[in-house]
Amino acid sequence: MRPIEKHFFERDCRVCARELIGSVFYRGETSGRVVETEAYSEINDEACHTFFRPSARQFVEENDAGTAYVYMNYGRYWLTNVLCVDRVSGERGFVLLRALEPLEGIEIMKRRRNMERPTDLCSGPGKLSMAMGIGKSDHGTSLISSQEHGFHFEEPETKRRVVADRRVGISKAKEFKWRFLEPGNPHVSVPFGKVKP
DNA sequence: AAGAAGATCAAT
DNA sequence: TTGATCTTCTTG
Repeated sequence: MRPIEKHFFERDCRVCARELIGSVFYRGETSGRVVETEAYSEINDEACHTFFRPSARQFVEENDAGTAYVYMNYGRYWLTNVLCVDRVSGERGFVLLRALEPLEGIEIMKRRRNMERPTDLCSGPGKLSMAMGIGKSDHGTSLISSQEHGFHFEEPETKRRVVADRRVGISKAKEFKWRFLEPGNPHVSVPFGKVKP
C-alpha cells in the first residue's frame, strides 16, 4: 500500500470523499478501512460549518489541505474532518470521516468505546473518533503525516464499490447526495437509502 | 447575559 | 423515541 499525500486532498471535496472509500486510516496502534464519508463545501452548501461559523471560515483560511478539522457535537462527541483545497478552483471543503471497518488495535478500540461488538466500534463519526482516540488536541494537526499525532492514510489495494446517498443528521441542503459508502458493509452508520427524509 | 441550534449516541 | 450535554454564535 502507498501513503496518501497532500495532493490527494487538493481536489474537490466530493471527489476526495468518494476516493477515500476503501483507503485505510491509521492512528497510532489503531487502523481501519474507510467505509463511509461525507463531503461539505464552502460553496452553496448551507450544511457546511463555513456557512454559519466564523471560526470555520477562519480555519479554512489558515490551514492546508490534509489538516484535521475536529469539533465537538451535541456536547458529547468529537467529529473528525479532513480539509480539502481544490488546487484548480481554490474551493475549500471538508471530508467528514463517518465510519471505519476496524483492522488493527481492536482491543484498544473496545476499551475506548466500552463496547464489544466490532460493528459498534467505528460505525458513526462520534464512535470512530472515540475509537481512534481523536479529540480536541488533534484539531489543526495533519492527518497526512503527523509524527506527533501518528496519523496517515494509505491508498486502497483493491477497488471498492461506492454509492452516493443523502447526508445524515442535517437540516439544510438535505437533498445533496454527498455521502459516500460501500453498500452492504456492516460497519456503516446508516445503510444505503435509509437516511430519513 | 441568555437562548438556540447542532454533521450523535445509547438506552428505553 | 428521548435525554444527555456543551460549544459557538446571535441577540438584547
